[in-house]
Amino acid sequence: MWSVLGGFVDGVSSVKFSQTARTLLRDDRPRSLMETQSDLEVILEFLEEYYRQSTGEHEDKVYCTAAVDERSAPVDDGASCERRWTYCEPPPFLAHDAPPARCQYTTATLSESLPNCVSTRQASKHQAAAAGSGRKVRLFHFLFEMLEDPNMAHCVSWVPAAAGVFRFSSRNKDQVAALWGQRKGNKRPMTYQKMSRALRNYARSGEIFKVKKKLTYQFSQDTLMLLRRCVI
DNA sequence: ATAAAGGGGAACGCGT
DNA sequence: CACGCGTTCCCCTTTA
Repeated sequence: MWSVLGGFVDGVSSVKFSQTARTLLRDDRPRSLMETQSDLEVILEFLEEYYRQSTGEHEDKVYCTAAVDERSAPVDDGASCERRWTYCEPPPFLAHDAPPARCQYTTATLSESLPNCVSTRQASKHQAAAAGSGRKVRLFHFLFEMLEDPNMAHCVSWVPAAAGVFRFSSRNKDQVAALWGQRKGNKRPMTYQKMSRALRNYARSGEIFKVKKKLTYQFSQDTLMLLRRCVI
C-alpha cells in the first residue's frame, strides 16, 4: 500500500501537502502496527485535505482507507494475511488501491468503454446526477479491480489471467463479497453466496461464466478484452 | 453423512 | 407510474 500511496503522492506533487506524509510514504523500514496505524491517520488526513481542495470542499465524506485490523496478523503475512480493507466511497484519485504503474487507467476510463460501467467517482450519486448519468459500478468491474490488485491476491486471483479465469479463496471469499457490499453501500452485509448469485446472472448476459471448478469463474473474451484495453 | 458450494425463482431497489 | 435491469433473499440440489 505504501507504494500505492507513494505513487499517488508523486502524481500530485504540485499540491501542497504534509511533508510528514511524504516522508512516511518513502520510508520503507519495517513498522509496528501502532506506527502503521498512526502513519495511516496522517496520510488519510492529507488525502482528505487534498480531496477537499480539489473538489471545492465537497460535503460528502469521501475517502478510502486500507485499515489494518488490530486483531490481525502482521501485514505482510503472505497467504494468512488478514488485512481488513475498509472501503468507503473513494475519492477520484483512489478509485481503487492500485499500484502506481496502473494509475494510468481509472475506473472513469473503464466506464467510458464499458456499458453500464462507471467509476466510483461517478458512483457518487451527486456527481452522477450532475453528469446526468445513472450508471453504476458493476460487479464484474469490481472483481477485475480486485484481480488486478496484488494486495487482494489472498482473496481472489487469476488462474490463469490469460484465459480470464479467476478463483476465489475458500477462506477469504467473503472478504471480497464484503468489500463489494461496502462499495455498493448495501444496508445488509454482502456474502459470497449472494455475490455468486449475481455472478451466475452474468452467464445470461455472457459477461462471466461459471467454470466447472470450485469457486472458479471466467470472464468472457469480450469482457476481458474491454477491461484489459482500459488498463493498457 | 455433512458442510460447502452451486443453482434458480422471485422479490426488491433504483434509475430512466 | 411503469418498465428494465441488476441485486438480494431464500431454499433446494449437487459436490467433495
